[in-house]
Amino acid sequence: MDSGVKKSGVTSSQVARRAGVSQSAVSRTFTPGASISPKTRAKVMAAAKELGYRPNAIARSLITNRSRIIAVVMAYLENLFYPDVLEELGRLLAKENYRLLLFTGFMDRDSDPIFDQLMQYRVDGIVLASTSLSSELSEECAAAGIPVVLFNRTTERDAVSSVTTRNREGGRRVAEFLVAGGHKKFGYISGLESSSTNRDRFAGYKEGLAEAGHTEIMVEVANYDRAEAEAAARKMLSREDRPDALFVANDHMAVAVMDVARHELGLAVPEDLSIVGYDDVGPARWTSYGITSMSQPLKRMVEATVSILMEQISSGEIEAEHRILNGELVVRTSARLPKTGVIDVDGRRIFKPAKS
Amino acid sequence: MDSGVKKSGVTSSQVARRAGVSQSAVSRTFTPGASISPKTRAKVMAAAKELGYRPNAIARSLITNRSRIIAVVMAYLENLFYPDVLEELGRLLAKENYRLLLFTGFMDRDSDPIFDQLMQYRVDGIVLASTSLSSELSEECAAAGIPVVLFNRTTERDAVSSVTTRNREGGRRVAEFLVAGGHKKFGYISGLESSSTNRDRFAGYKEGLAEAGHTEIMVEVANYDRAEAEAAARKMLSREDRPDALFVANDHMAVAVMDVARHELGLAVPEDLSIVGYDDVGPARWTSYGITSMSQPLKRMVEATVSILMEQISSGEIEAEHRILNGELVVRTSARLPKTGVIDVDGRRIFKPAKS
DNA sequence: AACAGTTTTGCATTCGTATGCAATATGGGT
DNA sequence: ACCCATATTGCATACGAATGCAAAACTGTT
Repeated sequence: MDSGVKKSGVTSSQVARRAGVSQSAVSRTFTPGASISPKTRAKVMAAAKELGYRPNAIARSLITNRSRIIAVVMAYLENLFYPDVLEELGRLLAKENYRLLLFTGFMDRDSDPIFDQLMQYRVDGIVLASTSLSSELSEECAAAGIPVVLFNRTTERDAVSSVTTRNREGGRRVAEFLVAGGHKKFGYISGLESSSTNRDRFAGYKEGLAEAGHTEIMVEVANYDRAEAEAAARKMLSREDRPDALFVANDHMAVAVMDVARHELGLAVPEDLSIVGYDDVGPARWTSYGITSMSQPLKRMVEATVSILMEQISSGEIEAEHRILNGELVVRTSARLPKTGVIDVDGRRIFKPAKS
Repeated sequence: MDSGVKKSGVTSSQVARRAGVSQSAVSRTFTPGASISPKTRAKVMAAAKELGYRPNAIARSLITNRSRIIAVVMAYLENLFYPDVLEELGRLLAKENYRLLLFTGFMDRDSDPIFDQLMQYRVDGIVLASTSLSSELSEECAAAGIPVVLFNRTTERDAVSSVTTRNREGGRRVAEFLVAGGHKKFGYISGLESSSTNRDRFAGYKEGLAEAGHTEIMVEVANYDRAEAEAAARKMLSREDRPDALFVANDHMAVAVMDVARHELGLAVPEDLSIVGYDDVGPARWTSYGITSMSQPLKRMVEATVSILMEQISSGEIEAEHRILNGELVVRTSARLPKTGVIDVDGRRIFKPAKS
C-alpha cells in the first residue's frame, strides 16, 4: 500500500474498478446534476479519496468543449490600477469556477503569438485591459466566436463588448472643478494618444474648459508612462507661462508629475499648481500625495466584465454590450478647492457642481 | 467558401482532408522535430491557413501529459513588488513557451480548492509567492510530483525548492547601517510573523544590533498590510520613548509608516526618525519617499525561479534546490547617513560597511 | 405476485491530437 | 535498372472523461 497522494495519474477507470462500478458512474459522481444514486456515489467517493483521484480538467475540456479558462491580457502592471483589477477579477472568476490565464510582460507589438495562444487553449472568454493592441486582437477573437470584453477601453466600431466609465463626463467634471477653483491657465498631461480613454478624457476636459471661455490648453504626451510623465512635467512646468491647473490623464502619472513639481521644481501643490488625476488608485490616496482624482468604480467594473462574459458564454450569443459606469471626483489636497460644490458623502469628499 | 476565421472548430482531420494527407501528417507538421517532408508540410500549411486551423492545446495536453501551464499563486497584489514579479514571470515563461495560470484574490485560508484546481489542470509547475499557505500547499504539490518553487519564502523542512535573498544578512546590514548612523533607540515593524522572510530579516536585525550592544528593540506587528502598518506606526511613534531608527519589514509598509510619521505625527524624516525598508520597490524610489531599502534582485530571482522549473520539468527529477541571491542596501533619503560606508556604484548609492 | 413507472447503471462512442509500427516512397551508388 | 539505406507516410490506437441509449434495478400500486 503505497498510499498517499500518488503521482496523480489516477484515472476515473481506476477509481471505477476500485469501487466496483463503471467509469460512467465515476464521471457522474463528479458531474453536478448527473443521475447517480447516493449509494454508488458514496462508494465512488470513498474509492476516489483512497486513490487521491481528481477529475482531469484537460480531458473534460476536450469533450465538453469548455476550458473554464478566461484569458486576461494586460501588457503591463506598473500602474497599480491593473493589479487591483487583476485581484478582483481573480476573486470573481474563482467564484464562478473559472480560472485566469494571464498574458503580461510582452511588448505591445507582438499580437500574433498571443492570439495564437488564446486560440490554442480554447479559452472561454477574454478580457483585454491595459494593452494597446485591443483593436486588432479584439476583432480577431470576436470573429473567432470567443466572448471578448474590453476593459477600460473601447474601439470605434463597437462590435466588441466593453466596460468603461464616462471618461468624457469625467474630463468635463475635472474642467469644471478647476475652473471653479479660479484657475487661469490649464495644462494636460496626456496618456496614450491612441487610447479611447485618453481621447475621451481630453475631449471632455476641453469641452468643459471651452464652456468657461478657456480655449488654450498646454499639452504634453506621456503615454501613461511614469518616466515620460516626469519628463513631460519637467518640460511643461519649467516654462515661464506654466499652467496653474493641470489635469493628468491618470493617477499613475499624476503621482510622478507631483514629485517633479514639488521636489525638482520647488512648486507648492496646490498653492502654485493644482493637479487632478484619474482612477483614484492606491498611491493617490496616500497622504504624501493626496491626489484629487476622478474615481473609477473598480469593483463594479470588474463585476460588469465578469457578468458580460458569463452571460455570453452561457447563452452562446455574442452580442456586443457596452457597460458605462459613473465615477466621482474625489477631492483631496492636490488641487485648490472651489468655494462651492464640494460635499461630504459617507466619509469622502466629492465635487458635485451645483447646476445639474 | 465561408472563409474567414470560423468558429475555430477546425480540426487536424479537416486540414488533412483538405490537404489530401493523413491526420498524422498534419500533427507532424505542427510538431517541431517530427519527420515530415518539406513538400507535405507546405501543403498542410496552406490548408491550415485557409481553414484557420490552430492545434488544440487541450487535446495535445491530454496525450502528451504536459499542459505547458505554470500556476502562480499570489494571494494579494497590493504590494507592487508582486505585480513586478508577475510581469517578469510572464515575460520569461512566454519565452519558454509556457502559459501562466494566476491564482489571486482569494483568502489565504481556502487552500484546498486551490490545490484541487492545480491538480485538475495538471499544471506543469507551480510558483508560490505572496501567500501564507505555502507550507501546506507546497508539500502537497511536491508530493503529487509537480515541481514547486517557493518565491521569496522557505519552509523549515526544505523539501521544496525556493528562491530567496539573504534576508538574515539583509537585516543585519540594516542594523549596521543604522548603528553607523549613530542611532540610539531601535524599532521594528514586523511583517507576517509566520513568514520565513520576516523571521530572517528580524533575526539578522537583532543580531546586528546586539553586536553593537543594543539589545532592546521596540516591535509592532503589521503583517505586511498597509493599514496595519499605519496603525503600528501610530502606536509606536506616538510614545514618549519612540525609536529614532526604524526598520520596516518591507517597503510596502515603510511607505505607509513614513506617511504617518510625517503627516500625522509631524516627525521629520530622517532628522527625527530614520526609516529603512526592504525590497526596493517602485514607490520607495519615488522622491516623495526616497526610502533607503535593502534591494531584492527581482529579475534574477524570477530568472532563477523559471530556470529551476524548467530544469525539473525537463529532467523529471524533483530535487529541491535553493537559490539564495544577494541584495544591496540602497541609500536614499529616509535615513540618516553614516559617516562612512556609503559608496556610489554605477549611479546608485550603496551602503557597504568597511570591515568585511 | 405482477405491473408500470421511475431511477440508476453500464456499454460504447466521442472529443482532437500524438505516436509506435509497418508500409511505402525516395535517393544514392553501382 | 537494380538494390539498399533512409526518409516519409498512413494506420490504428491511446489519452481521460462525458453522454445518448438501452438494459437493469428499484419503487410503489393493485
